[in-house]
Amino acid sequence: MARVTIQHVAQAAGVSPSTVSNFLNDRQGRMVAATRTRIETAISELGYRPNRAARQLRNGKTQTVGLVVPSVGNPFWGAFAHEVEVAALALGCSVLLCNSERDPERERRYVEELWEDGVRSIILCTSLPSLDHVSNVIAEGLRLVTFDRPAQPNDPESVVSISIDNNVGGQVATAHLLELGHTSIAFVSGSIRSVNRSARYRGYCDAIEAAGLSVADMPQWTGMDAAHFGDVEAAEVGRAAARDLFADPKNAPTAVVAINDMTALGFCRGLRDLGLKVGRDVSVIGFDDIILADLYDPPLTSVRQPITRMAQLAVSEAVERGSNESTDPGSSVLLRPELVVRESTEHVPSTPRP
Amino acid sequence: MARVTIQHVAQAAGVSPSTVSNFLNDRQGRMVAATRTRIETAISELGYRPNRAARQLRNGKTQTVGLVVPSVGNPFWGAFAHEVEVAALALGCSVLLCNSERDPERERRYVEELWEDGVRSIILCTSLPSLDHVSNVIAEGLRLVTFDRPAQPNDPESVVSISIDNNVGGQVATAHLLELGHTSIAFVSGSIRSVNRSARYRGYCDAIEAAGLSVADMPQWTGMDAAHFGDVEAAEVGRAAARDLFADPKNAPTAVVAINDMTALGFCRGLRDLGLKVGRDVSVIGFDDIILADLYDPPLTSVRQPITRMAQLAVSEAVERGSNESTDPGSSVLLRPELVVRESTEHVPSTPRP
DNA sequence: TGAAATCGGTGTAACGATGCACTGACCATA
DNA sequence: TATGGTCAGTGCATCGTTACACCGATTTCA
Repeated sequence: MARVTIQHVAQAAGVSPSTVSNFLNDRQGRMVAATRTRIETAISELGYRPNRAARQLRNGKTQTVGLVVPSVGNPFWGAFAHEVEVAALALGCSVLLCNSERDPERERRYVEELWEDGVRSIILCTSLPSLDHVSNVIAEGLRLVTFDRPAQPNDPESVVSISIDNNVGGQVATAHLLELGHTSIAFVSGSIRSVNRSARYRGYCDAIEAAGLSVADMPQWTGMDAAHFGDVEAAEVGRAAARDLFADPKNAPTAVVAINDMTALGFCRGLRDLGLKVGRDVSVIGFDDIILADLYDPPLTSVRQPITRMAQLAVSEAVERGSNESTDPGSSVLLRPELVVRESTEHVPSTPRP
Repeated sequence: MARVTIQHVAQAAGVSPSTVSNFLNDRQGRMVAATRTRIETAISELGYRPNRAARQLRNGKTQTVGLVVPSVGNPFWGAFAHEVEVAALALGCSVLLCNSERDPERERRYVEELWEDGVRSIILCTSLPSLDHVSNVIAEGLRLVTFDRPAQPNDPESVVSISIDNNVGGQVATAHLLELGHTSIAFVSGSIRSVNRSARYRGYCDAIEAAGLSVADMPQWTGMDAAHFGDVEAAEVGRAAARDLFADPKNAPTAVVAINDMTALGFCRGLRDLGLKVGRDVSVIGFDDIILADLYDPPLTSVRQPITRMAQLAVSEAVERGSNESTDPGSSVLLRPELVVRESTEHVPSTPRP
């Protein structure tokens, strides 16, 4: 079955290939209505679809959006990737998915490979404070949208960032626990050496201080000084945190803010290992509001990220940059996170634990 | 920054582009060692990378593997997609991910588009008993590997299938519950009009009958006659099942086999809505052993699919078909599922529920 | 009226890699 | 010394699309 090419269409419509090409790339004004319709019918009758490879070879670009996430194995990123595909499809683009495993070197390599393969728009879900590792590609003209990482002072001008306001999120989460009467609140996370995570942590600190308490007095877990982020094994991080925090009774909090839901669920699992009950004994709040938060027992209180909206924004910024409605380059879109209260957070237990 | 092309390499190595091309596609014997090394050093010094688009335009194929899953938003498929990417990377291929939403029409469209874009290997995670909707593309030479769908009598010859033995899985799950003394075991699923799901159901039936019981006597949930599979809202399916089954005390089982873990978790959530306790009041067993099964409270007993191994197999079948070690075309690889016993399944309660 | 501008459309040379058909040089055999 | 065969490497047309330069016909306007 031979391919239908632009020549066949041209022949069927009685025009030259150039004219069909003009039509396809709607170069303005250059065509009388009758010709246009002849081409249209020819295309649909022959079932013509332009050949991507040829197009790309000719103009050096693709209609593809690159999406680099830490790992689709993580339910949050899986859900986000899904939303991105839906949004891209609506704009007629396809998505090329890459898992960086949060490795800067892999991030760099993927971004470079995508660029060399003609991808001109990338949504990068990175944790790194600096974009130096991809700045050369940005300088060459890549449209980069970072997700889950607000703009930083040193970022190249053209970068747009889509994120929730993590500081506010951290504050909201912590304030919720404070309102429930908790005064011993731990923060649990893998490495917080990323823009979004440190913002969440600062929000936590801000809320603690605003309540007249001192962060130094809170139970501390040292895991967040570690180097690795633990996206794949986020749950393990949480589980370890529970073990460590409760090993020393002095260190035991009555409530915990976890860096994300997977870590929160792992923490809950850890509590269970210790015979403690989530909610009644220890309040736990997560981030993201992944689908499992609501399924968990008890259902997990979480700070929701509006991923559908964020995916739409990210895709449209990546694809349609330069059109009227677009955001100014270099700007940061900070969406407001939403606290979803469920049953993993309760009033501070009136009687101290044995 | 102009691209480095094969011409530059040729010039640097003092040979013709053809020779470099010969080298790249290692056409045998045609080259003296000195030439080979000159080309090698030229390539590495210039940092040459062949242009995909040009290659694809020229020979009509890509090095890309297509992966069509119901939805990466579902943690099981997210985890599988991740494993596929890892396996493909090891073989030097990239992965193009598509979400079919279990819509046969979308499946067909994606497969066709991938084919037209030069993708010659596709891993299709489909639920459909028939492959008619993609048979024309298979006839043209597509290497299709189906996942989670054993081979069917009418399948085109060239198709290879990778799957667990779902019948055995269904039997193992059910037998486990029977051993725990349960005699009132319900099967909970969205539509079972798919090869794998109906096999699981048959396994369930086989085990029931083998124990001298009758499937007809078991509590029945009608949701599985529905048309939709509910991958996205698998949990909702489970939750609804719990509500329905326990609405009528006569219909209430003491144990449940769920079609997958997400449905199982939804079912557990539904039990919780009703004030029932998983394990103590009702035993629940799922399928897949997603990461969340172990995190849940109580940790979920599940029939594990070895997705890492399966992903490797699927990728190597898709990419390397025709090499020595490859499976015979038309064959089905049925891996043995593994029962992972946790705490959501317990002995049948000695005292009847109030 | 004639020069210029506009309109609708076409010819052609790329983009980068590939593989067939070919060439010259060298060797072996008769 | 013919004849033929092998070896190492090359020339060239080609994949499908695009954009620029161009062209002839018609319109505009001084």
